Amino acid sequence: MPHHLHSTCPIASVLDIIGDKWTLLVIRDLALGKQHFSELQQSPERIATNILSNRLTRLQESELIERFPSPVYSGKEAYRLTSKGKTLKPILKSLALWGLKNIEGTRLPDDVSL
Amino acid sequence: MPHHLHSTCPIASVLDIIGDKWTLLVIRDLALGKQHFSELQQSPERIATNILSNRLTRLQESELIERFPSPVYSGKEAYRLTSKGKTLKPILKSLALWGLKNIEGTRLPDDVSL
DNA sequence: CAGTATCCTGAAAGATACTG
DNA sequence: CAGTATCTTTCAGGATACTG
Repeated sequence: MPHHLHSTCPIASVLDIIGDKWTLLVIRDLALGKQHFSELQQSPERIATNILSNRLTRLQESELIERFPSPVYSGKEAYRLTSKGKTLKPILKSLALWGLKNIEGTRLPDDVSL
Repeated sequence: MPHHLHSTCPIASVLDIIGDKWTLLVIRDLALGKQHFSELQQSPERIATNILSNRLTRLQESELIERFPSPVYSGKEAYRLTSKGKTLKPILKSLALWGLKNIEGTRLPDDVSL
Protein backbone atom coordinates (compact mmCIF):
# COMPACT_ATOMS: atom_id res chain seq x y z
CA MET A 1 0.00 0.00 0.00
CA PRO A 2 0.92 3.59 -0.44
CA HIS A 3 3.03 5.22 2.17
CA HIS A 4 3.17 8.99 2.06
CA LEU A 5 5.57 9.52 4.90
CA HIS A 6 4.54 12.28 7.23
CA SER A 7 1.98 13.88 5.03
CA THR A 8 -0.50 15.82 7.12
CA CYS A 9 -2.98 15.83 4.27
CA PRO A 10 -6.09 13.94 5.35
CA ILE A 11 -6.63 12.63 1.84
CA ALA A 12 -3.12 11.25 1.50
CA SER A 13 -3.38 9.77 4.97
CA VAL A 14 -6.66 8.01 4.26
CA LEU A 15 -5.18 6.59 1.11
CA ASP A 16 -2.39 5.13 3.18
CA ILE A 17 -5.02 3.01 4.90
CA ILE A 18 -7.55 2.18 2.21
CA GLY A 19 -5.85 3.29 -1.00
CA ASP A 20 -4.82 -0.02 -2.43
CA LYS A 21 -6.37 -2.49 -4.77
CA TRP A 22 -8.22 -4.66 -2.29
CA THR A 23 -8.90 -3.02 1.06
CA LEU A 24 -11.93 -1.02 0.05
CA LEU A 25 -13.45 -3.99 -1.71
CA VAL A 26 -13.24 -6.04 1.45
CA ILE A 27 -14.88 -3.19 3.30
CA ARG A 28 -17.53 -3.00 0.60
CA ASP A 29 -18.37 -6.67 1.04
CA LEU A 30 -18.56 -6.38 4.79
CA ALA A 31 -20.77 -3.33 4.41
CA LEU A 32 -23.02 -5.46 2.24
CA GLY A 33 -23.34 -7.97 5.02
CA LYS A 34 -20.85 -10.66 4.12
CA GLN A 35 -19.41 -12.20 7.23
CA HIS A 36 -17.29 -15.21 6.43
CA PHE A 37 -13.93 -15.69 4.87
CA SER A 38 -15.31 -17.81 2.07
CA GLU A 39 -17.96 -15.25 1.23
CA LEU A 40 -15.36 -12.52 1.00
CA GLN A 41 -13.18 -14.73 -1.09
CA GLN A 42 -15.91 -15.46 -3.60
CA SER A 43 -16.49 -11.87 -4.64
CA PRO A 44 -16.37 -11.29 -8.38
CA GLU A 45 -12.91 -9.76 -8.20
CA ARG A 46 -11.45 -13.02 -6.88
CA ILE A 47 -9.06 -12.02 -4.14
CA ALA A 48 -6.37 -14.56 -3.28
CA THR A 49 -6.64 -16.13 0.14
CA ASN A 50 -3.32 -14.80 1.33
CA ILE A 51 -4.20 -11.27 0.31
CA LEU A 52 -7.59 -11.52 1.94
CA SER A 53 -6.02 -12.83 5.11
CA ASN A 54 -3.53 -9.99 5.08
CA ARG A 55 -6.17 -7.34 4.58
CA LEU A 56 -8.38 -8.71 7.31
CA THR A 57 -5.47 -8.59 9.70
CA ARG A 58 -4.58 -5.05 8.75
CA LEU A 59 -8.14 -3.83 8.90
CA GLN A 60 -8.47 -5.31 12.34
CA GLU A 61 -5.28 -3.56 13.41
CA SER A 62 -6.76 -0.31 12.15
CA GLU A 63 -9.87 -1.10 14.19
CA LEU A 64 -12.05 -0.88 11.13
CA ILE A 65 -13.23 -4.47 11.40
CA GLU A 66 -13.50 -7.02 14.18
CA ARG A 67 -13.80 -10.77 14.49
CA PHE A 68 -16.70 -12.36 16.27
CA PRO A 69 -18.15 -15.85 16.59
CA SER A 70 -20.09 -16.82 13.53
CA PRO A 71 -23.80 -16.73 14.19
CA VAL A 72 -24.21 -19.34 11.48
CA TYR A 73 -21.47 -21.90 11.91
CA SER A 74 -20.70 -22.68 15.50
CA GLY A 75 -17.05 -22.54 16.31
CA LYS A 76 -16.22 -20.44 13.26
CA GLU A 77 -15.08 -16.87 13.20
CA ALA A 78 -16.76 -14.12 11.31
CA TYR A 79 -15.95 -10.53 10.43
CA ARG A 80 -17.85 -7.31 10.57
CA LEU A 81 -17.26 -3.60 10.45
CA THR A 82 -16.71 -1.85 13.74
CA SER A 83 -18.55 1.38 14.37
CA LYS A 84 -15.44 3.15 13.19
CA GLY A 85 -15.43 1.02 10.07
CA LYS A 86 -19.04 1.86 9.40
CA THR A 87 -18.11 5.51 9.19
CA LEU A 88 -16.39 4.66 5.93
CA LYS A 89 -19.75 4.15 4.29
CA PRO A 90 -20.03 7.72 2.99
CA ILE A 91 -16.76 7.11 1.15
CA LEU A 92 -18.11 3.93 -0.38
CA LYS A 93 -21.24 5.76 -1.31
CA SER A 94 -19.50 8.66 -2.98
CA LEU A 95 -17.40 6.23 -4.99
CA ALA A 96 -20.36 4.11 -5.99
CA LEU A 97 -22.42 7.09 -7.04
CA TRP A 98 -19.64 8.44 -9.17
CA GLY A 99 -19.03 5.10 -10.78
CA LEU A 100 -22.66 4.50 -11.57
CA LYS A 101 -22.96 7.87 -13.18
CA ASN A 102 -19.69 7.98 -15.05
CA ILE A 103 -18.59 4.47 -15.88
CA GLU A 104 -20.53 2.53 -18.40
CA GLY A 105 -21.55 -0.99 -17.52
CA THR A 106 -21.48 -0.55 -13.78
CA ARG A 107 -24.50 -1.42 -11.74
CA LEU A 108 -25.47 -2.35 -8.25
CA PRO A 109 -26.51 -5.85 -7.29
CA ASP A 110 -30.26 -6.23 -7.38
CA ASP A 111 -30.54 -6.36 -3.63
CA VAL A 112 -28.49 -3.26 -2.95
CA SER A 113 -29.46 0.37 -2.97
CA LEU A 114 -27.82 3.65 -2.12
CA MET B 1 -3.19 0.93 -11.09
CA PRO B 2 -5.57 -1.79 -10.14
CA HIS B 3 -7.30 -3.68 -12.86
CA HIS B 4 -10.36 -5.65 -11.87
CA LEU B 5 -11.21 -7.13 -15.20
CA HIS B 6 -14.86 -6.92 -16.07
CA SER B 7 -16.16 -6.10 -12.66
CA THR B 8 -19.51 -4.37 -12.93
CA CYS B 9 -19.18 -3.03 -9.42
CA PRO B 10 -19.08 0.77 -9.55
CA ILE B 11 -16.69 0.90 -6.62
CA ALA B 12 -14.21 -1.52 -8.13
CA SER B 13 -14.48 0.33 -11.43
CA VAL B 14 -13.82 3.72 -9.92
CA LEU B 15 -10.82 2.30 -8.14
CA ASP B 16 -9.50 1.17 -11.51
CA ILE B 17 -9.30 4.84 -12.45
CA ILE B 18 -8.34 6.64 -9.27
CA GLY B 19 -7.38 3.86 -6.90
CA ASP B 20 -3.64 4.17 -6.92
CA LYS B 21 -1.12 6.02 -4.86
CA TRP B 22 -0.95 9.24 -6.86
CA THR B 23 -3.93 9.92 -9.08
CA LEU B 24 -6.21 11.29 -6.42
CA LEU B 25 -3.47 13.51 -5.05
CA VAL B 26 -2.98 15.09 -8.44
CA ILE B 27 -6.70 15.64 -8.62
CA ARG B 28 -6.62 17.10 -5.13
CA ASP B 29 -3.99 19.62 -6.15
CA LEU B 30 -5.84 20.62 -9.27
CA ALA B 31 -9.00 20.98 -7.21
CA LEU B 32 -7.04 23.31 -4.95
CA GLY B 33 -6.17 25.47 -7.91
CA LYS B 34 -2.70 24.35 -8.89
CA GLN B 35 -2.22 24.64 -12.60
CA HIS B 36 1.38 24.02 -13.57
CA PHE B 37 3.55 20.97 -13.72
CA SER B 38 6.04 22.40 -11.29
CA GLU B 39 3.35 23.27 -8.77
CA LEU B 40 2.01 19.75 -8.90
CA GLN B 41 5.48 18.37 -8.57
CA GLN B 42 6.22 20.38 -5.47
CA SER B 43 3.42 18.95 -3.35
CA PRO B 44 4.51 17.61 0.01
CA GLU B 45 4.29 14.00 -1.15
CA ARG B 46 6.98 14.62 -3.78
CA ILE B 47 5.79 12.85 -6.87
CA ALA B 48 8.48 11.94 -9.39
CA THR B 49 8.32 13.75 -12.71
CA ASN B 50 7.75 10.63 -14.75
CA ILE B 51 4.90 9.50 -12.54
CA LEU B 52 3.33 12.93 -12.65
CA SER B 53 3.63 13.01 -16.41
CA ASN B 54 2.07 9.58 -16.64
CA ARG B 55 -0.85 10.49 -14.41
CA LEU B 56 -1.54 13.71 -16.26
CA THR B 57 -1.69 11.79 -19.50
CA ARG B 58 -3.97 9.16 -18.09
CA LEU B 59 -6.25 11.67 -16.45
CA GLN B 60 -6.55 13.52 -19.71
CA GLU B 61 -7.40 10.27 -21.48
CA SER B 62 -10.12 9.71 -18.91
CA GLU B 63 -11.33 13.25 -19.62
CA LEU B 64 -10.98 14.19 -15.99
CA ILE B 65 -8.45 16.92 -16.69
CA GLU B 66 -7.53 19.05 -19.68
CA ARG B 67 -4.60 21.10 -20.85
CA PHE B 68 -4.93 24.75 -21.63
CA PRO B 69 -2.58 27.66 -22.26
CA SER B 70 -1.12 28.94 -19.05
CA PRO B 71 -2.69 32.24 -18.08
CA VAL B 72 0.50 33.10 -16.27
CA TYR B 73 3.39 32.04 -18.45
CA SER B 74 2.82 32.65 -22.11
CA GLY B 75 3.56 29.69 -24.27
CA LYS B 76 3.33 27.26 -21.36
CA GLU B 77 0.71 24.64 -20.84
CA ALA B 78 -1.40 24.34 -17.75
CA TYR B 79 -3.80 21.77 -16.35
CA ARG B 80 -7.23 21.93 -14.84
CA LEU B 81 -10.12 19.68 -13.98
CA THR B 82 -12.79 19.26 -16.60
CA SER B 83 -16.40 19.50 -15.52
CA LYS B 84 -16.38 15.73 -15.32
CA GLY B 85 -13.27 15.91 -13.17
CA LYS B 86 -14.90 18.39 -10.86
CA THR B 87 -17.58 15.86 -10.09
CA LEU B 88 -14.93 13.92 -8.20
CA LYS B 89 -14.94 16.57 -5.51
CA PRO B 90 -17.51 14.80 -3.33
CA ILE B 91 -15.15 11.84 -3.25
CA LEU B 92 -12.27 14.06 -2.19
CA LYS B 93 -14.47 15.62 0.41
CA SER B 94 -15.64 12.34 1.90
CA LEU B 95 -12.04 11.17 2.13
CA ALA B 96 -10.83 14.41 3.67
CA LEU B 97 -13.61 14.48 6.23
CA TRP B 98 -12.92 10.93 7.28
CA GLY B 99 -9.22 11.55 7.54
CA LEU B 100 -9.61 14.69 9.58
CA LYS B 101 -11.89 12.95 12.01
CA ASN B 102 -10.09 9.64 12.29
CA ILE B 103 -6.41 10.15 11.64
CA GLU B 104 -4.38 12.02 14.15
CA GLY B 105 -2.13 14.75 12.86
CA THR B 106 -4.02 15.47 9.68
CA ARG B 107 -5.17 18.96 8.94
CA LEU B 108 -6.15 21.13 6.05
CA PRO B 109 -3.95 23.91 4.74
CA ASP B 110 -4.87 27.24 6.29
CA ASP B 111 -6.39 28.52 3.09
CA VAL B 112 -8.60 25.51 2.46
CA SER B 113 -12.00 24.63 3.85
CA LEU B 114 -14.57 21.95 3.26
C1' DC C 1 11.40 25.02 -16.74
C1' DA C 2 8.45 21.13 -18.63
C1' DG C 3 8.44 17.27 -19.49
C1' DT C 4 10.17 12.27 -21.64
C1' DA C 5 12.99 8.10 -21.54
C1' DT C 6 15.51 4.52 -19.01
C1' DC C 7 16.85 1.71 -15.72
C1' DC C 8 16.33 -0.43 -11.30
C1' DT C 9 14.22 -2.17 -7.23
C1' DG C 10 10.89 -3.46 -3.77
C1' DA C 11 6.51 -4.34 -2.65
C1' DA C 12 2.16 -6.13 -3.90
C1' DA C 13 -0.16 -9.47 -6.12
C1' DG C 14 -1.02 -14.19 -7.89
C1' DA C 15 -0.78 -19.21 -7.69
C1' DT C 16 -0.87 -22.84 -5.07
C1' DA C 17 0.45 -26.18 -1.58
C1' DC C 18 -0.26 -27.06 2.96
C1' DT C 19 -2.19 -27.44 7.89
C1' DG C 20 -5.73 -27.73 11.81
C1' DC D 1 -13.71 -24.95 5.42
C1' DA D 2 -10.52 -21.26 7.17
C1' DG D 3 -6.85 -19.77 6.84
C1' DT D 4 -1.15 -19.69 6.64
C1' DA D 5 3.17 -20.22 4.23
C1' DT D 6 6.00 -20.06 0.16
C1' DC D 7 7.40 -19.07 -4.14
C1' DT D 8 7.26 -16.49 -8.33
C1' DT D 9 6.07 -12.76 -11.09
C1' DT D 10 4.65 -8.38 -12.28
C1' DC D 11 4.43 -3.67 -12.18
C1' DA D 12 4.13 0.69 -9.88
C1' DG D 13 7.18 3.60 -8.13
C1' DG D 14 11.72 6.03 -7.53
C1' DA D 15 16.06 8.05 -9.22
C1' DT D 16 17.94 10.32 -12.56
C1' DA D 17 19.71 11.54 -17.09
C1' DC D 18 18.27 13.76 -20.94
C1' DT D 19 15.90 16.88 -24.51
C1' DG D 20 13.46 21.12 -26.41
